[in-house]
Amino acid sequence: MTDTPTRPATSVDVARLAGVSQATVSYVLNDRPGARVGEETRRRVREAAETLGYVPHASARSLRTGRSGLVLLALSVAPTGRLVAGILDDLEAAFRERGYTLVQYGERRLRGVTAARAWAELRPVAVIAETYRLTEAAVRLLRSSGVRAVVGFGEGPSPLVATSVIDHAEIGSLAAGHLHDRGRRRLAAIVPKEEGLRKMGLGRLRGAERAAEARGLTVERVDLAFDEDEAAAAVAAWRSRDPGERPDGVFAYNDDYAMLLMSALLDAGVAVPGDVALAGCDDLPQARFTRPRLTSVRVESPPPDAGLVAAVDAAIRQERPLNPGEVLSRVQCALIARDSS
Amino acid sequence: MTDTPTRPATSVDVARLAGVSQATVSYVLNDRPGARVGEETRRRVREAAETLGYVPHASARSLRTGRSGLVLLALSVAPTGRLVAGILDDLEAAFRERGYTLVQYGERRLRGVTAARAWAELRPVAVIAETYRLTEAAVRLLRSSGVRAVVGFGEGPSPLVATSVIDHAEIGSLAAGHLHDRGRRRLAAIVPKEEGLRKMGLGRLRGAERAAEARGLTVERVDLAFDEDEAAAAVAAWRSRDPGERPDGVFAYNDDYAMLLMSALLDAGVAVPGDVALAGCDDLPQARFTRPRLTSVRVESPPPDAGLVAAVDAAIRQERPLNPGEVLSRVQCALIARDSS
DNA sequence: TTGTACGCGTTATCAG
DNA sequence: CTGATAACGCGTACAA
Repeated sequence: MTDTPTRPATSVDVARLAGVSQATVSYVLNDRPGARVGEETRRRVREAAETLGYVPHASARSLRTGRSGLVLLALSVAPTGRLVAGILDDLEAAFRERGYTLVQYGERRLRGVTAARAWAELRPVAVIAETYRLTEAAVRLLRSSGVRAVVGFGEGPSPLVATSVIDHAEIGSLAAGHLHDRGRRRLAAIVPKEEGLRKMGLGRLRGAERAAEARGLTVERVDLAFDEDEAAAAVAAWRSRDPGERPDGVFAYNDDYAMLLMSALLDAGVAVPGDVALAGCDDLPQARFTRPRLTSVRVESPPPDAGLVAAVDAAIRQERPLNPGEVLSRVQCALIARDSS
Repeated sequence: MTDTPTRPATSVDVARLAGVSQATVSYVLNDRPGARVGEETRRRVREAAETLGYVPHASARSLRTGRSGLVLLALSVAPTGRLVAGILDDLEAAFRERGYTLVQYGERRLRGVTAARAWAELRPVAVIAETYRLTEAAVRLLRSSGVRAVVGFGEGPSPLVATSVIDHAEIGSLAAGHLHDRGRRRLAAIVPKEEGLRKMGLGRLRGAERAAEARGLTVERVDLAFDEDEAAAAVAAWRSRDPGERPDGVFAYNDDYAMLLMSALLDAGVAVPGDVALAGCDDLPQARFTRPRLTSVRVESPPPDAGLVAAVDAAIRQERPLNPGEVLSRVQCALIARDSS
């Protein structure tokens, strides 16, 4: 009864116990169609693997085959929130079905090439990362380290990589169009001051502007931090204007900002939607708990995000390369009208 | 000018370009203290690595050294929400500082041993997973595949593994104590009907009961799904009782449920906090946007979660084993009193 | 039908 | 101070 700290079992151990060669173990466990192995032998191998608790060594396999089977998802979950969290499960299942292993790699603190280097060390077959992180140098590094598919996520099309796009402009456009439909004529759109959100805010603003322009209106840009005092100040600033100059329809970037703004408006005695109609984005569960209930643009990915996964898979097996600039999948938007507008 | 699809550069390539042996490259790039290499040679090696875009191959290294440096975090982000998202960054930075690579592995759909097998294939040095997933079989499999540190996360201490604990009882206790301090005597606690939340809900209920008992009170258990109609029904049920039998202080499990309940109460004309005081948990940003503002128990991990990381590190380098049952770190709770109580 | 031998990229040992 | 060489665990062509 040796009490060695039981080194993990290798395929050689399995072979020894089953009384066959290591190659046979490999044939049986991956059941290669080419190799014909006796039924009895297979059973013995399987049994031996079972009793030893054998688990193949992913590193060794990837070193031998030259493919890690790793799909690296490098998204910062926190800010993106709900949307990404929901997508994750589906994405994981879809990749797993095709034999890949989806792994998430935060590293929000590493920038640019440094992050890319960290990713590249794992030799993933694919990297899916927020588009803004995929600088030219980063993409070059990934490509040269053997990554077969580099996909941007979140922002608009990029000239560097294929992307899965959230069309922020459409979100803004949907919201602005809705506010106009509800009879609002003096529109405003919040742009968050927070770095990392601002870019998306500008995209949404641009969409709102386009929709407004098509209807002969303009959109007032309001930069706002996620802070109660700032919100109160913004509301006070509006109230100090002539009534005819105050916005009467506000797209608040997202539901969080919309709720912030709604509380500031109600505190100041501004009626919602009477004086100001409000629309957010994300369709948070909490959006239904405000009074009035919050109108919101719901953003959701196409079911198992099949387009993306299939395209990545094809690129990995080098059937069809991913073209820079290509849009692999587009997140869907829909306006959920409630009482705040 | 060959146009080969540039195979990733290996350390041999670097050696060739620098005109040294491959071993020297290894010495220089990892600067091993033992080996003395000339300054000029080091420079040449570094330069060669740079121009080739050399990135070490993690699989090869881990195969050779027997250590992957991978710390696997197997948490389902979505349900745990905000708390975990915040912790993640700190955890990642802390592990990185010590030379590990934190990687997140969702796989929420795989159960028990199947999930453990998938994790084990990557030969991580440590696995941090929700405690309920770490069954005896799973832990055995992980241990036998060489994982040096297995840590449970989220629920109370486990007899199988060391854990990082969120003390749900304390959360309930804090909330109930606070409600009592505010003069409430007929307490109730929400227990979510959702599978996966219920267990935590029961833990929080138990804590509330303990605190109540110490003050000569009891706590009414209210099972509730996250649904507006159910909330309205619960409120209606309360209102149909004698006034002296209605709860006047409710701990609503978390802020989401508290907001749900608050909207149902206000819809029914029940004053908050006049008739019913309300407390949630998580201190969501949105908790400050309700009127009245929501009292909440804030839950946060000790700064960079130093205890956990240090203990895991020590276990990995086999300095101090992790004892089953041991509590490595305990999430901190604090009550944030606002207007709803 | 099964076993042998080799190589993937790294690191560590040991001889020069 | 530097350069061969072996070994890590696995997959597969080829020999038996």
